Order: sequence, then structure tokens, then C-alpha cells
Amino acid sequence: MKAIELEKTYNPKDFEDRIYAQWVEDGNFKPVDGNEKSFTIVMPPPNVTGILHMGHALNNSLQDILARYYRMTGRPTLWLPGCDHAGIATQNVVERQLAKEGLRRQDLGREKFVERTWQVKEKHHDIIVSQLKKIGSSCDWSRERFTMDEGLSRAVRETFVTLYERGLIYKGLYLVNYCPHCGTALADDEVEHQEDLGHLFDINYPLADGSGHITVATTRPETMFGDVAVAVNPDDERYKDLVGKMLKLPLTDREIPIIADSFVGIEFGTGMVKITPAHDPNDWECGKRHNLEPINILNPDGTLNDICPEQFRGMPAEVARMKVAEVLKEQGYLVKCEDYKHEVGHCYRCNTTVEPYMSEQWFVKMRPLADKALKAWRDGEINFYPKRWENTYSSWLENIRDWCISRQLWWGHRIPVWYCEDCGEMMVEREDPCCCKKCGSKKIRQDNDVLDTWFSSWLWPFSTLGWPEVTVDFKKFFPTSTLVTAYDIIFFWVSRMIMASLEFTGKAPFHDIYITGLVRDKKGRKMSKSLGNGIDPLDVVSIYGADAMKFTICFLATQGQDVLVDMDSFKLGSKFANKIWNATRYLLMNLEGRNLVAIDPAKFTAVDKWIYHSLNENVLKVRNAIEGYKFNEAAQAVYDFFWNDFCDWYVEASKLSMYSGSEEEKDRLVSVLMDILAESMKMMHPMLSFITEEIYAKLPNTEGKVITASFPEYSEARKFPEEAKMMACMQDVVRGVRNMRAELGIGAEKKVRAVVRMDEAGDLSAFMKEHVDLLKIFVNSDNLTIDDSASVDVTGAFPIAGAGFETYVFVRDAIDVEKEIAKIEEDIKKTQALLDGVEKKLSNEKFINNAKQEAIDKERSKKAEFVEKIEKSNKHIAVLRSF
RNA sequence: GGCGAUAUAGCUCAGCGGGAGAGCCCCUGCCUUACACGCAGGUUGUCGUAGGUUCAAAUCCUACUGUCGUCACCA
Repeated sequence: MKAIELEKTYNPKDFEDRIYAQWVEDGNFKPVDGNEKSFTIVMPPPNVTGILHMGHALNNSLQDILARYYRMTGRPTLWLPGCDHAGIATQNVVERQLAKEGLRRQDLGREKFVERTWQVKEKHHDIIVSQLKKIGSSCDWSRERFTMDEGLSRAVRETFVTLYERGLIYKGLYLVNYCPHCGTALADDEVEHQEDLGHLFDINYPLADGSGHITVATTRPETMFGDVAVAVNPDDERYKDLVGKMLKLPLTDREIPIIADSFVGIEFGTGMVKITPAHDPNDWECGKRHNLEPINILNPDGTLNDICPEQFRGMPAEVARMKVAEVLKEQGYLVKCEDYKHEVGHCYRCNTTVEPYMSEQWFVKMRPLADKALKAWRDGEINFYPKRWENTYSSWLENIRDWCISRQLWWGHRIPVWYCEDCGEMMVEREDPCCCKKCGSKKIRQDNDVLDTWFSSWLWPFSTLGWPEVTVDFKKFFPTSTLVTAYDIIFFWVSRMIMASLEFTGKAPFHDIYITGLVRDKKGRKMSKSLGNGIDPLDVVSIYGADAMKFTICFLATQGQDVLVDMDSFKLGSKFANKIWNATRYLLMNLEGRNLVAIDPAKFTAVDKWIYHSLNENVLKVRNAIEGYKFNEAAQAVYDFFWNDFCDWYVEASKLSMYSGSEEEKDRLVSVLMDILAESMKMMHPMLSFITEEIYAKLPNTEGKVITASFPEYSEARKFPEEAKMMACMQDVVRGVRNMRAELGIGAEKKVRAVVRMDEAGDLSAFMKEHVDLLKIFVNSDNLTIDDSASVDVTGAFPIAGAGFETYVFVRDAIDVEKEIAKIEEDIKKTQALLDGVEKKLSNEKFINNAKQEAIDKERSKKAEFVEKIEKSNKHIAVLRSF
């Protein structure tokens, strides 16, 4: 046959896009039919707020590796892609756009605003999809979903109504977290606590009977207009007599009582707390206990409302705070103001300070759902990798609170509840009603609020497969196999999916949860826009190629560790891909004039057996690593095999026969090389998808595509442990001589004479003899003898110790005898130390009695080895002295 | 404050009961007709500190110290 030419340099741009398009065209990402157990991943849907960052690249690279691997094992494999509408986040993006045009969403009106948001969604969606394609994601685009598409919207409505029917959704007036900037309520976990520098004010409240005053401490004096009481601890001796008395609330004409409640800390501040149920969670609870009517002092935009004295109305709370303090001071009520550090809630989307705000909202009763989710975990239905995240999961579920699901936004699933304006009837409906069910009036209006984004996301693993319909896909691919996600959304998403899935399908939505680390820069900082330390995945692909990116990520993705990268990090993958390319180019060149023959194990040389053995062992490593989510180990295994074993030793060894072997031997060897190469492509494909596909197509011994090929099996027939050991000995000889040459400065131009003296004539000796010509090349010798009868005179030769043999190199002239002796003596010292350790163990009765037999045997063989080495070294010193 | 993670070569990290490993860096030779994104050779570590368990500990346990992450916060 003719040589097959490969471009001189590895240039992924030449083929990545072409190959991706071909995969899509051939439907390679669609699950195959079959009775094998299916493997399913649903992609964590990226938000349509922007474009993908390195975190997405990490996440999707790992999912891609899993999908490609399981696809190659023959299981019907589905990786389902999609995007999330990301309510608040996307709405914010659009509102920021509008702000640049000097507009607010109210200026457009709900309908126009939502329309515009859809446009933004489309734009970002298209970018996200093109990015996922660029990085090589093998997801099934024909099944792509969006959280607001028709099917998913139906699932959302079904869920809402069903939960309502089951008594798990309720509406009520509660104190919720409210973001004045986003203008909506938030769930508890959407609030991030950050340390803020504020002030602690001590304010005097006069007793109504004029008998003096008490002092309360607060960080928020402006909320005093909502005060309904002052509380003290019932056990606080100082204030016992005051309980029940009335206070005059400064700046108002109201009077409030002093009450006793055990939540008040005696030690803290003055031991007296003003109670503002409408603006503080603790006060809210306290207020409920004492039947105190909350007084709301804020407008929805966070400014003070008409309940407050006129001079403060319309002021944002933070402005009012200092103003109120000022007035209090003027009037002599403020007695102290000191700087104070405390944790304050912020909106996780816009970072605005969150206000506890009393309003009517919809909630999901979580306790019953959480209990099911805890049970499923305890029953072993879900496994976290790494395991420690299970604590995070369980402790959150154990302390769960009801979930506020209504949002005062326009972008999202509108709450499927209608109110009759005539009779006040409330209807919770699967289908839009046309009129009031009770009075028949057509004057009905739908609830203005939309649902929390996560209310659609938590259905993702089954809504995307057609639920609530029991579709073919749902039956085949649910429950899914693995979820790959980052740890920052275990609460938001992972645990809620488990709850929803158990509630509605009766099954956990996935078996395994692989929690990735976060992508950080080289200094360990989170990648962020404000720091400007982010890396664009597309830049990485553009510079190094998609394979280089995925392989590097895989190599660095150790379970539970964050991944630290900069642009240069991806050289690792790039270099490896380049190596694969060049090795292939060389091997394909050598096809010139050759004929491929069937691989015949009976004709394997010992070195052939070794490389198959190594391939086999690494196949096992890769399989175990991927199945156990140890991505770095899988990458390490293919790297070691292909580079260190195949290229550095096997291909180098093959050159001998390639240049001087018989025609028949050359055909046989080339065939073996092609076989190993093809097997390597299959083994590496999940991690290096494009280059392996490109090469696989060029190999003369392959048919079809590597993406649809079978992943190599671990095979008993490829186990050759004896040959592997002998090869290791040969490598020892080679390394020994090369080392000596380098140390003595014997250049490549100078050939040496060498004798490998075997301790005995056995298999190892036969192996060395079989490969004597190879040894000559490896050590650059023109005269090398394998001597198993000690018949060759080695007087004056430089000795190198080995296990089962000694190597003598005739380089008398180059040697600095004293230096070499010193080196060997140093070596003996080290070995002696090891030997001492071993002997100590072996003479220890307890060790002999307690250790496993194999451990004892190992120590014994180590002892023998050390003794042999020291003996040989001593002999070699004598040899050197005789020079 | 609770919980959790982590501390191994100059850097980033594997290893997690029986002779210290990888990648990058560094040093020395080499453009050996696949690859200088390369080849060959080499250097580098009280495996955080102190105890404990064990015949044996980088590996298990405890405490401490540093770093990081989370949850919860008392006005």
C-alpha cells in the first residue's frame, strides 16, 4: 500500500468543525437502540443570561467524556442539552439594556418587555449552542429543551396544581426576603450574607407614665416606626418590674408595651430589643407569639411609606437611617452611636441589601418533600462523588424551611391562579379558565406573579423527557444516570430535583452526582468579570483546540479539587495532542510498500507482548477511572501509555525491524503498530475526541468512526506479565548505560562496547539475546554481548548493577575512577539503609507474627535484592580500583 | 459560632496502611530523516506541628497551627 500523508503540523482548526458537523449529520449523538441499560445525563442548563465561561467548559467536558465513554461501551446513551430561562438574572440583563436607553420595564409594559426578553434569550441561546458545539459536546441536539418551552411549561403547571391539590402549596402574608432593586421576593437561599460595616445605635424610649426611660440598641433606627413593642428576657432581673408598662415611641404619638420573650439575650447590648415584626425575622416570630399586629413601614421599592412621619417618607431606608438618627439626636433620644460590623443579607443576583418585607406570597411546604429526599439518600439511591457533599445535602434538608416560589417579575412561568373580581373566588388551574367557576363571571384575572426559576429547573431530569406524559424517552432514559454539576447549586438545584422527582415520579432522578470543583485562576481566585481574570473557552479552543482543552481539564480534574488554570495550562493537552499527531504521521509514512496482515498473537515477540500487556492494563485503568469519576487518573493512564510506553519504547524499538527487518517481518510489525494505534484512538476518544476521529478515519485497519467504535475491553488474552517484567529489565540496562554515557560525557557519535552478564541462563537471558540488536541501538553500541556463562572477559570495563544481571561497558578512558567509586559508595549507603530497615522488620517477631504473608514475602525478596545490589556494588568498586 | 475540606518537590496537585509520584519549572547533552509542542540524562522532599493506634503510618485517630469553603447568625 501507499503511505498515508498527514499534514506536517497538528492543526486542530483544520478538522474540528468538519468532524463535529459530520457527527451531527450522521446522528452519532443520538442514542442507539438496544436492550443494554441506558446511560443518561441531562445537561445542567446554562442560563440564557450570557455566554459560557470556563466553569461550563469544565462541566461539559466531563459530561462529554462520560457520554462518549458509555456510548462506546454499547449502552444507549443520551446526553440531553438545554437552557434555563433564569428569571431574575435574565430580567436584570434586559432591564440593564433598557436603562441604557433611559427606559424602565414599566415603560414598555409587560407584553413588550417579555417579547424583548425572548429576543435576548434567543441571542444568548444561539451563542451558547455554538459554544457547546465548538468545545465538542456530544449532546443530542434533537432533544434540546428550554425551561420555558411548551412542554416544560405544561410540566410546571402540572406540578404547581398537583402540589396545591396535595396541600403542599399555600399562599399567605409572611415576612419574606425582598430585593428592592429587583423588586421581588427571594427564597431564603437566594440571600447571601456578607459582612457590612454599619452602626449600632442606643436609643432612649421614654416610659409613658413619665417615670423615666429605657434604652434599646438597634442597627436600623428607621424601622422604629414599625415598632410594636420592646422585649426583655423574662429572666432578666433588671427589667422584671418594667414588663407590662407602656413606652412612648419617639417621633410618633404611638405607645407600645414592654413584653417578655426568651429570645432576647440578657448579655447583648442593653438587654432590650425593639420589636418590629414587619422588618425583622426574629421580631416577626416574636410578634406572632405575642399577637402583635405588624406595621409595614416600607414601599415595595424600599422607601419609607406613609405610615412614617412626613419628613422621612419616600426616603430609601439607608438614607432614612441616618436622618432618623440625626433627628433622634437633636431631640435627645439618641444616646450612643458606634461603628458595628455585622452580616447583612444581599440579593444573589444584584447584590442589593435585602429587606425583610411583609407581603403576600406563594410557598411550597418543604418538610414532607425533604423527608422523602433524605430517605432516598439514606437508602443509598443517590451517591455523591466526592462523598463529603452528602453532609451538605443532608444538613440542608434536615433544616429546610418553606420555599417562597412567587416572584414579582415578568419573565418566567406565570402562576396558574386566577381570581374572580366579582365573587373573589380563587382558581388553581391546569388549563386557562375562561370564567369564574363559582359565579360564572368573566371578570377574572390571573395572578400577576411568576414562579421562581428553580420551580421549573427542579423538574429538569424528567420534564425534559416528556413528563407528565409517559413518553418513550421517559420510559427509556429515566431515571438518569449521572448529574455533573458544581457545588454552589446543591441547594438550589440538586436537592430540589431529588425532591420533585421523588414526589412526582417516585424515583430519584439520578444515581450518581459528580460535584466538580470551581475553575479558578493560577492564584486560586474565582474567575470573574470584575477581576478580569477570566478565560474564554473559545479563546482556548482557538489557540489550542478543543481536544487540548478537554484533555487538560480531564488531567486536572481531581475529585473534589478546584481547577486552577491560566492560558498556558492548556499547553499540556496541546503537547499531548501534538505528540499523538506526529507519532501517527510517522507510522502512516511507514505504510509505503507494506501489506497489512492479520494480527497473529502466536507470532508476537516479547516486546509485542509487553506493549499489548501495557495497553491492556491501561484500558482497565481508564475504564475504572471513568466509571469511578476519577478523570485525572484516566487522563494519566492514556498519557503514560501512549507517550511513555508506546512512543518512547515501542515505536523506537520498531525502528530496528522497520529499517532492517525482512519484508514479512515489516508487514507484520506495521500491522501490529496499526492495531495498537487504532486501539489507542478508541481508548483516548472520550478525552481527545476530534484528533482520534480524524486519525481513525485515516488508519488503514479501521472501518467506520471511532465515536461509534467499541471501547477496548480488558482481556485475559492480552496479559503478559512475564514479558512486562523482562521488558522492565531491558529498560534498566538501557537506562543504566545511557546514564553512564551522559555522566561520562560520551557523545552520540561514539559507539561503545558492552557486555550484559546475566546471573543465570533463563528466560530473562533468552529475552535479552532475542533483543540484542535492539539493545545495541538503544545504548548506541556496535559490540554488545549477552553473557550468561561469565565467559567474556570484562576486565577494565565499567560495571553497572542490575536485578539479575550486570552490565559492563568498555569505557576505561573516560572514567574518573575515584568519582565513580564515591558514587557507588553513596549508593551502597542508601541501599544499606534500606536493607537495615528490612532486616529490622524481618527480625521483629511481631512483624513475622502479624503481617500478611505476602508482605513478609515482599520484605524477603527486597532483602535479597538489596543484598545482591550491595554485593555487586562492592564487587564493582573492586573492579574500578583495579583499573 | 456550627459543620466541612485542605496542608506532599520551586509551582499546581496525584497517592491515602508495607521501598516518596505526575505535569510545569530547573540543570546537562542532543535539530538521531514523526515530533525542539521534541529526544536522552539529571537535581529537588524532617509528606504542616505534637501526640496516639499498629509489627508497620505521608496514608488511620486526637489535638494544635495555617489556609479555604459553607451554613447560621443577637437587636
